[in-house]
Amino acid sequence: MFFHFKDRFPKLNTYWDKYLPFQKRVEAPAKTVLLQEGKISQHYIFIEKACVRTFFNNNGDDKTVQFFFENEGLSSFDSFMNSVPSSFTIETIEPSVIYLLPKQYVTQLIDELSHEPDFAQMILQMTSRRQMHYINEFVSIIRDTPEQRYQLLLTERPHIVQRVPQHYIASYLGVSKVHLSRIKSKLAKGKLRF
Amino acid sequence: MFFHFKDRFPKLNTYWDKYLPFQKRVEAPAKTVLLQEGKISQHYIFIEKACVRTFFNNNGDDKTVQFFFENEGLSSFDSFMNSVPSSFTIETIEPSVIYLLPKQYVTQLIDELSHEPDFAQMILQMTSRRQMHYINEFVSIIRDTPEQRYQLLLTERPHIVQRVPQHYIASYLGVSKVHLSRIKSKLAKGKLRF
DNA sequence: GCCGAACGATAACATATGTTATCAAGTTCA
DNA sequence: TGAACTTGATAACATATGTTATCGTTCGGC
Repeated sequence: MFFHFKDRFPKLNTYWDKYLPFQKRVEAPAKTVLLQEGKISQHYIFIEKACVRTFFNNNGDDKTVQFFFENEGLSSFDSFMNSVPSSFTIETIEPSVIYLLPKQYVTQLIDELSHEPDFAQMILQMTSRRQMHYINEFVSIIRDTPEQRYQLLLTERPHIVQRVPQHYIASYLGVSKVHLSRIKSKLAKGKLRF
Repeated sequence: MFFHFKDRFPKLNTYWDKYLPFQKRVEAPAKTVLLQEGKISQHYIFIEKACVRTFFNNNGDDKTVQFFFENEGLSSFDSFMNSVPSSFTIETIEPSVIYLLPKQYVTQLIDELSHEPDFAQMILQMTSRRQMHYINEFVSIIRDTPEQRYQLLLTERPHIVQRVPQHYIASYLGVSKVHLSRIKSKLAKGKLRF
């Protein structure tokens, strides 16, 4: 969350350095639950090595919301900030190396940063990006067909297609795994034409 | 955006009072474009009386993203904050009374507020809410059928169904207006059973 | 090496949704 | 008032997508 802004707001750099040591390194196998839907988020998560997904359960059916990779940080934002039960589960897809920063330190860090005028700018930048991300996802769903969305994944975020099992991608695209298989098959046939 | 937080952070109240006079009152008929897709947002918009929608154009086809009503404020956030072309058009649905606060004052206001430790907290609250809103919309689309989404509108935001023409609601739900008509018809028949 | 689980493709059928066209009622405005 | 526009319903047909089931492959653990 915050550590990505190292060097972009140099005045704040000392804060990052001060809190990095409080992170706890964890090695976890694939399919490890880092935060269970319904529980209150207690850590900020930073990914050193892995692929992670967030999803929620709907009538026994997983709905994948987002994927995260190396050098990305995440939390169940609402749960973390407002101490409410998380709407999502966070789970590793691959064997992983992650760092956990307990909430108390994040809270403390935010309190300290509140006195820095640059902090407000940083938050505005950070949150406007997250917001744009979610708006873009939203827009993509109501504008594009699942086939178009899959092609966008292929061209713009190919690492997802390469590393993530297909049924997770299907649930992310909002279609059944059977239909995603059909889409792939159709695209493959299209490429074969000459 | 900010004025909703009056009294929630009392230390910041004087700032709101100081900038309110810079707002410009505007009366506009229905279907007035307040911000054109592709243009850079120059004002923060506050709605005194009206129903407003944001949408984008996709191959000549409107896709409605969100509705706003009395006492709500909005801007094309990314465009406003980062001075990039807006992805959305903002348009009145009804004859309206709105207030426009020019961007320069908002920027100035933010600069002043940056020195207030409470401001960071306010932004975190504000943005976590917006973020939750978009996440919820996102989740609703991938979890619920259009019929379920329409029923949610009926029960949780009936004012939208009452005041907004049906084809806008259809484009918001992500279905054709014909299909929304079918959904309504189906629900009506369901209610008639005994 | 074996076995079960995870993964992915495909078929067959049912349902949901889009597209186009037509009709009717209400509204606006000259 | 009359014409044009907006709104909404409905029918008929085409297409997209879900569901269920089956099959083959791969992969990790024992």
